[in-house]
Amino acid sequence: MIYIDYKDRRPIYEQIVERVQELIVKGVLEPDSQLPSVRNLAMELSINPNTIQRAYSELERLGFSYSVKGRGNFVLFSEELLEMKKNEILKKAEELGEAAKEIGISREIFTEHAKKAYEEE
Amino acid sequence: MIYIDYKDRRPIYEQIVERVQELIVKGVLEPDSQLPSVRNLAMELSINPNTIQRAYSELERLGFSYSVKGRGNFVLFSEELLEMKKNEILKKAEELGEAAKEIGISREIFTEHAKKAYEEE
Amino acid sequence: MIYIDYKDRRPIYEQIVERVQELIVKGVLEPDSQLPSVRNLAMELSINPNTIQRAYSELERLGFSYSVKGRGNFVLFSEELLEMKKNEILKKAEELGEAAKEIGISREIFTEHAKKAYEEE
Amino acid sequence: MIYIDYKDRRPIYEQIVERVQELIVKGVLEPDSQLPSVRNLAMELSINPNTIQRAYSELERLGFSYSVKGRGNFVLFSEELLEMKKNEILKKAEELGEAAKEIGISREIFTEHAKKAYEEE
DNA sequence: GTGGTCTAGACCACG
DNA sequence: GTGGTCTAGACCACC
Repeated sequence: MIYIDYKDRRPIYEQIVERVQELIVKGVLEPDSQLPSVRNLAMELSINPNTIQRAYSELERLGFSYSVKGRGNFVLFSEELLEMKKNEILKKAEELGEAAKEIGISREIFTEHAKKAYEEE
Repeated sequence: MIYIDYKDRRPIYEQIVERVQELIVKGVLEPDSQLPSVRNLAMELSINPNTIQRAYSELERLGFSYSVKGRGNFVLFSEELLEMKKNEILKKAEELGEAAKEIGISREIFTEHAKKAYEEE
Repeated sequence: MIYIDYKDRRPIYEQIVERVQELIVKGVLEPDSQLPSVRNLAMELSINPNTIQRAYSELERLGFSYSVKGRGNFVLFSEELLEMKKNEILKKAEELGEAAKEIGISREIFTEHAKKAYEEE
Repeated sequence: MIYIDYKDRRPIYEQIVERVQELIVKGVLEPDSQLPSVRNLAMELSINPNTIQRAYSELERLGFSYSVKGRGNFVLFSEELLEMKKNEILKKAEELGEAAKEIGISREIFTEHAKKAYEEE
């Protein structure tokens, strides 16, 4: 469920943070369920445990998980976080719309592409 | 017209590249018009001339400008480049739409925000 | 009366130690009264008995309890301990006052907040 | 100006974070002034550069500094941050006052100690 | 020169 | 077994 794209220019730990966030907000990872242990995930992805550690710390800082020494890392989800994530996306949509307008893309073309995902069955 | 945000995490040269591209595709900088000289811009922004040089090289590589030895750098604009930029934005719009759908944002809410820029007069 | 906060970053045994100390100095747990048995408390809090054991050992080491083999752990209270706890708090108050002064908080504002608990009825 | 206390149980990076915050809120380190470079400070304190790196990242995250690749880390201070720090201290003062009251320290004794720093000339 | 990321390997505290 | 911290050393991008 968690993977790394080495062609991606972003640091590995950041990719993991984003991926786990995704799994949480989509409900794939349920609240209070346990995340893979630092060492296991490191082995599975063949990367250094420190890198996973860093990703998990970041997730905890952002409010997506909490860690208990000697037990593991656990999913911590709240409606507020979901709301926050939604707002992030909507804000990006507005900015993108503005950029589209400024570069000369017609309203019709833009909304058509934006809605695409919703049209597919 | 060109500025640097030191709190932006992206490298300075990249910020400049993006900013100039923006000015070109929006038509603020006209084809064949001259870009600020490396030295002048460096002084104006109080940064190292090497950094400007790098940004200009990048712009040339991307096809947004050309340099004439001993004279300076000039805007090079083509329909293809504009088309490319437009497609970039439309692709982002599609991806954003998909993310919105997956996180549970309704089609109405999403398109409303996406269209926002077009509604304002 | 004893609870665990898993989001608290301190180890569980330390939380228990502190909590029991609090109950003792406040007089809720009376001298020579019996503490919950290791097994019972472990079950009640659904944690490992070893963790309770460690907390009780720590309390004994600090002079807040004594254990009788085959009978259990009992509250051991003395004036000196209370005095020690009081001095701890007063020392913290002095340090806090110094920090407040250095950061630029006025004497009035600081004492007003410090006295707050005493003003309420 | 920055030192480590190896007897302190807290991690080194955390001690550094706190120490630098202190220097900033007290005005010793001025806004936009440069912090010691990661490598220099590491050498000076004879610890690993990674540890300094982590402390600086934390400071940036907390809003006390910003880093510019290839240039260094710089102090970033705002009134809000100072206000936040003051409120932290006042909140601690209130909690301490409550604890003092509950353990049976008289109001007079407590305020006397709390005010101590302000009385000295 | 600067910061940022990553690996490898160690040690500690906790349960 | 778990997470947390630290060291040593490397490599990269940026200025």
